[in-house]
Amino acid sequence: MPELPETETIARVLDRHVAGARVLGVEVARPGVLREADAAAFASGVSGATIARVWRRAKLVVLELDGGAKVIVQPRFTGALLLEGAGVAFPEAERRFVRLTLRLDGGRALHYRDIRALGTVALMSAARFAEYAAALGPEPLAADFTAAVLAGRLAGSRQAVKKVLMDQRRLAGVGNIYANEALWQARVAPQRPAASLTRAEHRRLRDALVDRMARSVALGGTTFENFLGPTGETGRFVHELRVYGRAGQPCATPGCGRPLAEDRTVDGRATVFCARCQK
DNA sequence: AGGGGAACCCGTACGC
DNA sequence: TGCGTACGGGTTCCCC
Repeated sequence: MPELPETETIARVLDRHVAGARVLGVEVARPGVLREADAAAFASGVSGATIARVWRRAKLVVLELDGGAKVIVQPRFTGALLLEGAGVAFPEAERRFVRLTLRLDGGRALHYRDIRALGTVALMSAARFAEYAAALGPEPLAADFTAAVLAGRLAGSRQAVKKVLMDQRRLAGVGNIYANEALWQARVAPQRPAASLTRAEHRRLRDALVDRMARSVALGGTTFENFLGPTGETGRFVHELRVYGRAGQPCATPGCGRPLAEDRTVDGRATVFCARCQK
């Protein structure tokens, strides 16, 4: 489930491998994954272009083409960008889930693999992407993401703080895994109204978000089920998960050990927390 | 504007 | 063993 750290991992690895590569052709096996362009418009807009660089915004992989147009990949749950050729072996079991392929120079290919095919690939002009990105919230790993910025994003909402953290218009890149992990580390109950947090809690939550996501980026993200980096790497942050996927196991706070609770009262999503440590 | 719900998709788990 | 069904999960869009 690529959230900010997994998407950042994808973008970094891809940038290292395909910045400067020329797209020789495009194969669209599943037109349904495309957004903002049909298969013909996508192929004609991308074929012949050079990939200038690859970067991340929110949970989006941005393949920036020379000329300014951008291929925007939103992997959702089971999407991945997998390289093949020039010494990179493609995992053959994934072949049947390839939905779109960019043929690159040097005999290489960049495949969009998506098992459930709920992820999307869009072709946007520079202006269209600027408009789209402007609606997204601030980047939590940016140097100017302070406790005061977080407080501003949470202000005025009676919604559960966890739901607001995951709202991409409020804050970019946070999904279910890192919302659960950061709230536990900050000792804030996920069900609390967003506007009810104190200044001390804003500081703790800001620090926890930055700490957990930066640590995960350093470890190549979290592989829970289907996440793979572009050359098949799995994310090692999975070993640092303290609440996500651990309902019923003891809370890791020293001296606590209370079984972690799970409910779906926040936006119908699996929420795991310690009813003793998180207030 | 804010909030609620449906649609998108298919592997996996589970019941019979 | 095989078939049918429920489920999950982020984002978008539609409606109230």
